[in-house]
Amino acid sequence: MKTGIEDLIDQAINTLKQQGILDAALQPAIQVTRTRDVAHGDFASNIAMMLAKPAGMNPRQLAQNLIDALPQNEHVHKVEIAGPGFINFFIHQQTTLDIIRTILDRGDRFGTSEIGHGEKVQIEFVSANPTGPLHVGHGRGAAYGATVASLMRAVGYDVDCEYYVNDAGRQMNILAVSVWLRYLQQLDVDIAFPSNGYKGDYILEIAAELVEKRGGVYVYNASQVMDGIPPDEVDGGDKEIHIDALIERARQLLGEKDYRAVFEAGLDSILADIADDLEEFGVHYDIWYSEQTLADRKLIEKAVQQLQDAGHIYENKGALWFRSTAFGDEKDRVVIRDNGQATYFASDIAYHMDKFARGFDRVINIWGADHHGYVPRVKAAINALGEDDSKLDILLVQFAILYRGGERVQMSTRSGSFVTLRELRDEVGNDAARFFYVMRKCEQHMDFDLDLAKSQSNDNPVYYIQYAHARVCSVLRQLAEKNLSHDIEAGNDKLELLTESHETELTLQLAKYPEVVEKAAINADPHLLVHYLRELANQFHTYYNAHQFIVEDDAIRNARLNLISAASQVIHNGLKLLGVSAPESM
RNA sequence: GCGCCCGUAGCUCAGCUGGAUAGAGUACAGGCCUCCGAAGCCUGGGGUCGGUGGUUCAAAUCCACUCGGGCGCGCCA
Repeated sequence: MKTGIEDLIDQAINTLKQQGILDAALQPAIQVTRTRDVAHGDFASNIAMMLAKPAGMNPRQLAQNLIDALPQNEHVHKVEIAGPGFINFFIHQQTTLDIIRTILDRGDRFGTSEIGHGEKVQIEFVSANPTGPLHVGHGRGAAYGATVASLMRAVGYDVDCEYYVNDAGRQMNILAVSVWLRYLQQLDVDIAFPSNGYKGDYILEIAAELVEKRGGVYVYNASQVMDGIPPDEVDGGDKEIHIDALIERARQLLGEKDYRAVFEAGLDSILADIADDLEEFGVHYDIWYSEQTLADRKLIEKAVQQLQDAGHIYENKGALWFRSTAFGDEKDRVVIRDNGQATYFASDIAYHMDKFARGFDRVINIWGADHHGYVPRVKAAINALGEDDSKLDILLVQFAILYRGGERVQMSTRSGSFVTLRELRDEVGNDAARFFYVMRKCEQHMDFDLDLAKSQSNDNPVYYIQYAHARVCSVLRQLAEKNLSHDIEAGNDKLELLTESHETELTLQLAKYPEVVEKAAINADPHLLVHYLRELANQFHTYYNAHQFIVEDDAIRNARLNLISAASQVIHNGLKLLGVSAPESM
């Protein structure tokens, strides 16, 4: 309907151009919005005010000219000029009510569209280091990414979800050593655990598993492990130097094969845990992309070489630098260190090069906001490689700030003091967790009150929406008990009986749903859908309290049951996009 | 110091690609179950949209400056 009105205005403008009233060169962006006040009709356009200046006319006069030039349309029953020059459109009641029929016809498909034209989109999100279980901070990125993916699929994009597994690099070696040292401790080797190691309980479990499967094959005595290792922080040394030395020692003693086995015991166990966690959370990935394979496939060398060939690399102090300042970055960045190792950034350049090589029309990265300083250099690299950086969107998600008992919860992965996503899910349920995470726009800092989220109180907005759905189901169940029927076809033929103001408002809200989904998808703003559903639920509850649906009059009953069925269908569809269930009773 | 994000009702937040009297939840004060589920509904009070200046017919929305809060500025990942 909205685009239909835009077309009407466009035709009117063309008519005025032919009449010489408007300059033929004008290319106005036609804006049509739904009105907030029913007195202003259903839709309004500010086009006359936008064009008043270039046309050299006063807006109300121009609005009148436009109205005179508007083609007739069967759905529009009245057009008015209002205020400083708004053009208000009033839609026939029957046209509005027809949306109910449409919703019931389309069912689960209502709200989907093809505006994405099957464009291939890749969304990469979470991509947490596999050094421990996901915590509640990752949960927000997971819920947000999965919801954006659903929304985009709903409007016709071909979306792939990807998790970039950082399975190379120093953190993973620290993990391997952490596992090994816990393993040794469990086999009674008297050894201190490094202050910089991963201290979480999950390391103990991985070590125990290793003991069970491989027995003592990785055992060395304390002096073999510790002799000559520089002191840890607690002994007045440097924790970084200490743990790096331990990594080297582990490699020497175990040899590459056994070291790799310990390393993979840690990696595989944690990655499997993350994958299960996400799957249970309703977050599905199409691809798990290993950072290690970039090196294995020589893609990092290739990327650096390509930058070098293009003249964007120079050498300084034994390292290779990418001249990212030539592409708007603050400073140049090292890609190959003086010790010959590639930096994380070099891997990331190769990774993005490969994303583009895989033929996506659009690439979306969802990062924690603490990585925002990283954006310019990645965009710089993409430009330097001759790709179009407008195909890459980097969306930054602020971490949720947790509160427990009114106090902020401090979290650190390394020290093991964090709330895991799994704990959160167990306590508040997947529905509430998914819903809470996308309730706020992503760049907004979010206060996540654990006590509130855990409490099964009616403060929880997800219940409110689910309750509306369950209430409709309950009404439909009541029918049988009262020996009354619901005839959808008969109801569709009597929609004009829905004349109560509550019915009109609820119907209008239902008609907005496809527009909300579209806007939420295009802007990657799931919270728009959340707010919409809350409003819809509110209008349903209001209607419910004001009128009876199960009435003796067959025509009114069927029409009303069609309306509330349509409402529950839209709630069901909307919740599904959010990854939240729509229970039939609760 | 430089860069990015955020300052809207007591609290948590919408509204921000400029549009008609600034919204919701919560909290607070009242009212509504012989009636389809009260996890609900209705009514009410509550605001210098952080501040100042600018652009515009029109600014919470755009621009500049400024004050507050968060984050980032490694040959870490």
